[in-house]
Amino acid sequence: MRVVFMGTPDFAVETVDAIAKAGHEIVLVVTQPDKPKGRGKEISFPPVKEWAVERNIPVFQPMKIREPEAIETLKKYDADIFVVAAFGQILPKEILDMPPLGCVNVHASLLPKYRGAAPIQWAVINGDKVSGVTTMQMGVGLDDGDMLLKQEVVLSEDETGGSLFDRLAKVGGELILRTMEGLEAGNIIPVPQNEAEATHVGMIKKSLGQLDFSEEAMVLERKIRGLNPWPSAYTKLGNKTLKVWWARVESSLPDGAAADNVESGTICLADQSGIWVSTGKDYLVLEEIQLEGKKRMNVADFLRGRNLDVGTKLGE
RNA sequence: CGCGGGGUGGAGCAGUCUGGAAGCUCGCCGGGCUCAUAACCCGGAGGUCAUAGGUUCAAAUCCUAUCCCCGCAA
Repeated sequence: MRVVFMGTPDFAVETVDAIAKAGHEIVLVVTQPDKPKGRGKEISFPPVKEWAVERNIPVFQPMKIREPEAIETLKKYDADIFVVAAFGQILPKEILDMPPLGCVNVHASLLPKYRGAAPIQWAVINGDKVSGVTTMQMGVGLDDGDMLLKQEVVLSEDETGGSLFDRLAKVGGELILRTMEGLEAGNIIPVPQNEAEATHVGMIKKSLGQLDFSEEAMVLERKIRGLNPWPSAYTKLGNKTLKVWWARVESSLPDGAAADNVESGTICLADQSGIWVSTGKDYLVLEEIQLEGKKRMNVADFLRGRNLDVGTKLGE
């Protein structure tokens, strides 16, 4: 098939790569404009563009895909299907109606749950047992098109946003191939989404990673995993940012180390077993952390070069 | 030229302002104590102080340039 692919981040690379390896012809890659990135504000390509450039595939980066010139450009490629994965722009009806097999989207959740921008992290943050990938025939709304195929993925106990991202990206690549085959053969029956069950998740903001120790330790721990590796959970140690990369939940201090009625966010114990912080319920034991300007390290290493007094309060 | 922190034995750090013998907490090796130990005692190995120049009687420390790591911002 002649495929126009639209996508931007790493998740999308997995999808387009699977399509290409299956023998389909990627005639054009549409992705977001280059942006300054990183420490030196250097211009960098979106991951999908990197992928396309390596293979000498034409790249199109419109500021707004719904501009008339952009739509004209898309028409020229005469594709059988548009595949969209984490593109970042809404497609107007004129584009949706363009290819014979329509515009198919790969979405990293079990729709209609988690429509929107950051379904992967939220699945981990909310402590879901199962997530997955859904392909759908795109509609004019946000992730509300008729569903084509669905593949479930079971979350592990130590699932992180990053690990689930990788797994779903891989599944997405497989699922889009099956979807394309099915569409070509005409044996997929689109299923409308149940609007009553639809939920939406917005983009992940960095501030979401700020740990509020008045919450339950279990909630905090899930948030830490969901936001690992990006944008990561954090708190404050003195006036510096302290990122928390890994933590576990404990219901009580070892050896009855007394610490009743301490304020949330107080360090109750700090040794090789971790940094025990009181929370709204149970203790959050930090295991891998990173102080501003430093590398991430496990707590044992951290404590070798720096003392943490019991009673110190995190988060201001 | 976006802002800022940092590069010191295997790990994490102090020392740099106020140049003048390379330290700390661990780890590692050997020995001892012990029923035993990740505990304790004794001894030991291991570092071109990121790199290249410069100033000086003397540089981890001051000056200049470069490389690398990291936080923020985008």
